[in-house]
Amino acid sequence: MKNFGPFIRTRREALRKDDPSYSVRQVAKRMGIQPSYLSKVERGEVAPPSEKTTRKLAHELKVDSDVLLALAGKVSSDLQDVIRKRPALFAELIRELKEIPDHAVLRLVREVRDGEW
Amino acid sequence: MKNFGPFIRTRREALRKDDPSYSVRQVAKRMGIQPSYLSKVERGEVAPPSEKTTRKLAHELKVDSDVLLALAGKVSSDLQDVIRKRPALFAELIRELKEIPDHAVLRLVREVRDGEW
DNA sequence: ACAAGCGTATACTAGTTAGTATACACTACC
DNA sequence: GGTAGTGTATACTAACTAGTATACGCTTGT
Repeated sequence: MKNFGPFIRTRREALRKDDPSYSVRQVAKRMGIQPSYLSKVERGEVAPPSEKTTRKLAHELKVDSDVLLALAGKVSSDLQDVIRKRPALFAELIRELKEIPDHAVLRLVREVRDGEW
Repeated sequence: MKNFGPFIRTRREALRKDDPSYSVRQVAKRMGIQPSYLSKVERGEVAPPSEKTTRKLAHELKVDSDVLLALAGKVSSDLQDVIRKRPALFAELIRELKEIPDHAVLRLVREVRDGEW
């Protein structure tokens, strides 16, 4: 995605208002990557990082990793694993749900969770 | 996946019993790839092909492309698109369904399809 | 004046992906 | 005994991924 960089920059700067340890350098250090790389990522000068690095970033910035991965144009590999185990079944379900509004999908989620299966 | 190669080899040979045009060379030609490459793929000497090529192969061998992509260790990009548009929602749903038996998931599919939403 | 910290410009790269191109050896046909 | 078709061995590669390493210029507190 193209919004990935701006999103994390904004988020990091928001956190920084209350905590000066959210500088590019210090976040990068905690993540174990180069500050120059994080800088480039934030400015969209390079593509979003790998799933692993994106996950670290999500943790650092306290955002949902599925959401951040989505912004990075990826889908969490553990979700992919679930789908790959029953491809026809999940492909059908997901395509069926493509246009279904959020609240209806959520109803399904609850139905499954509370369900008597 | 490691079964990808053997699977397509077996499938191609099955088709070939009724139709001699399912040789490595001819299938590769119809797909627009090198026969030597298809041969290597079938023997698992190289990793499964790209999504695009896997899709052509699925079409050629008349198998479900979602299933073949799964064997190739991939998830169709159009499904990924659906998930990426509502990552939190779909992540939750899919994790919830991880252990749910097929028939129960299928019931959901039908519920959605016939549903009064 | 200078060290500490900041963001970033620049240069480089090991490893992977997804193949191509060509040539070789074998079998079957007529 | 050539030729048509088969599968495969071998050699190569352009583009991409996911970064590292270093150095530069700016600001701020002491």
